[in-house]
Amino acid sequence: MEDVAERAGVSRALVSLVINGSPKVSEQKRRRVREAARALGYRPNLMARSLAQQRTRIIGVLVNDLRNPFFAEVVEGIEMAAESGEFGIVVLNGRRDRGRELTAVETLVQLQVEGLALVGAQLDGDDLDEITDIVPTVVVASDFGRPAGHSGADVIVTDGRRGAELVVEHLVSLGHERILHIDGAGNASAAERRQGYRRGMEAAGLGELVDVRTGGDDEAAAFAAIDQILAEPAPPTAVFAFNDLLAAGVLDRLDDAGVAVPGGMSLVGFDNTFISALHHLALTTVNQPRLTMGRMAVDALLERLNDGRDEPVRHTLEPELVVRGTTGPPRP
Amino acid sequence: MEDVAERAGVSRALVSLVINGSPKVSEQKRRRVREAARALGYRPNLMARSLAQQRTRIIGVLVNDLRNPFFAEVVEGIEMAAESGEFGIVVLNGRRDRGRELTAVETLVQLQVEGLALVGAQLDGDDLDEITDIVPTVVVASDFGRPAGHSGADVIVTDGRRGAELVVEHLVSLGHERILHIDGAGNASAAERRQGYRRGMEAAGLGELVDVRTGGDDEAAAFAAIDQILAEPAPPTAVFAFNDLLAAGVLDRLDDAGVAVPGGMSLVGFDNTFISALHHLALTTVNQPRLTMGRMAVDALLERLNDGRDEPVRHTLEPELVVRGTTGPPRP
DNA sequence: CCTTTGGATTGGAGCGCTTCAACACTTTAT
DNA sequence: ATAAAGTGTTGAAGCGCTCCAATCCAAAGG
Repeated sequence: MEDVAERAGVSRALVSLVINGSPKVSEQKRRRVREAARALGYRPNLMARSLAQQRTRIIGVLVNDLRNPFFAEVVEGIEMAAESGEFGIVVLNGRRDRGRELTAVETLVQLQVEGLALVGAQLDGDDLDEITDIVPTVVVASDFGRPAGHSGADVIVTDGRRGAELVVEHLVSLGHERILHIDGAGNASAAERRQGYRRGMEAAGLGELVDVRTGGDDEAAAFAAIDQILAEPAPPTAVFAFNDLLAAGVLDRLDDAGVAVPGGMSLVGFDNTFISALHHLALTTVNQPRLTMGRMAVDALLERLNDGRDEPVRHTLEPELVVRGTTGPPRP
Repeated sequence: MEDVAERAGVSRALVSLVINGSPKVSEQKRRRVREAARALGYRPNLMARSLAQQRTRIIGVLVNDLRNPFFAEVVEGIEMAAESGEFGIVVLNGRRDRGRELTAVETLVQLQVEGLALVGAQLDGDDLDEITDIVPTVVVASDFGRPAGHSGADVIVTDGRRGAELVVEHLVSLGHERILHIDGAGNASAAERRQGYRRGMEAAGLGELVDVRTGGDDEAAAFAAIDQILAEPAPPTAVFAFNDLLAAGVLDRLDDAGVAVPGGMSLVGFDNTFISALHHLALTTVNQPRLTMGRMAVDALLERLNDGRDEPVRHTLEPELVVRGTTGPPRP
């Protein structure tokens, strides 16, 4: 910067003004500074700038698992919204490990991010309380079960309970009774969907038949559960999997076992990722508006950052059942 | 930091030493500083630290499209390798837009990243030359067609030409002759695979039948091409798609049109993403070792950063044909 | 002609940290 | 006893930038 100033025959302060597009710089000097900067290949140092400015204009994003297309799309939504709010984002990947999530958040805080978006994070409520004291935080696509307003974080979720109920209702309306749920294990949204499943079953008078198996959040996690189920004397007629990835795993396994879908077994996923839309899967699933969720997350942060809101908000989006080809009447 | 120093009754310099784990600090003071830091909830400011230290220990990653599982996994490989090399990464998403890629690179450079990994980037050779002057750069999973050593960037690729040849050889061995290629349009690896396809066809004496259609890099990009193909008088007996996503789109469309796969048409993808492995697709494809590619990319950067290498290297990995269920003998 | 006004420009302090030379205090060697 | 050689600790400069108050200058007003 020093060099640019010298070459343009002005002070460092003026170079700074030009770079930041200040209106009160004469056209002539502006040109000379611009030219000198280009000639020298000058690039402002963002670290120094942030330090001096006492702000970074960065939103930190912690994402549970980048390989899951669902999360990847939420992140895209966040990125797009951040961009139009003049913020950059830094994405860190928790890779499904709570410990890694914790250090990632620490890194982001030290990076001085102005806001934090936790996408599908597995952190617990106490972790969260600590974080919200430090930086405005929004939790997306997962929930920490705190009563609204307890933790200081904003929450953007699709109603997983309702989504699961929709699934059960759909299956019941087709005539199913033995509906089994392979859950998301410790996953952040797993509890909600389990609960929705239970309620749905009970509402249909099927409380006795509630059956939840431990799954996970990717294809492989389904294998053990489904193998076991098929070995049992009275297998269910329908399986509701925690998410699309898991459902795809189930589908594979059913295929291996020669079970037709939906003829021999109905199957439902969750998230409505592009995978479920592939015709060869044609997975019945529940849609979550991912881009919207990302946008709302950023909006929530910006309200705090720009408008000074300091009451936590909670936006619950409506899930939507997407009926495709993996559900049908139960086998006789 | 000031406060911590005061509370612990030491100088700021000593606090710095403690935080950075310097060995020459007495056990007693170390404890007092640690305690004061905890009591005050002190967190070092990464920006200030980087500024003072003149290094960031950050590798910048520019990725073509986060939604493509192939890229997401390469990024995971990079992340894991960076972690064990004591580097952090910052991921920016180009979202398939060259302009956005350019500004993203600019941002990363201004962030003072110590190395840059371009994953599937669409930048051209001139862009690249400019970048490599500034920061050690490795290009992953795409190629700029420069003779090795011309541009200063390291390159980690799977041999797309060879991969495409493998595909053609496989199809030819099954008896196919009218093999069509739906390409990746302007995508970074598209040219290579096109070329491999051509060579493969020529090597098999099928040069006359070379037929390349414009595609893209996701499901939707396939629709126009496949619709047109099916409307023609003599459709091919096999389609080789630029990548798995595109192939999935083709599959959908064939399904719509009532064309059986592989009975009525054989289909091959590229990348061996988890999508192709789903039994219901069972897509024949070409594997690229994504995690390895990510690791090698980081290794290349670390060699420059730590060992001072300054000659560009180029690692070409061997592709591997993965035969699944979408290829078979041509229809009569 | 001198003062006022307002826009353009600049010097310098400060952002939170690291680092290095210098200092203070022990311990060991002479 | 004194010098030499550690150990631990610190003051202050400096990283590259921003931003405020102060200064400069030209045009306008009296």
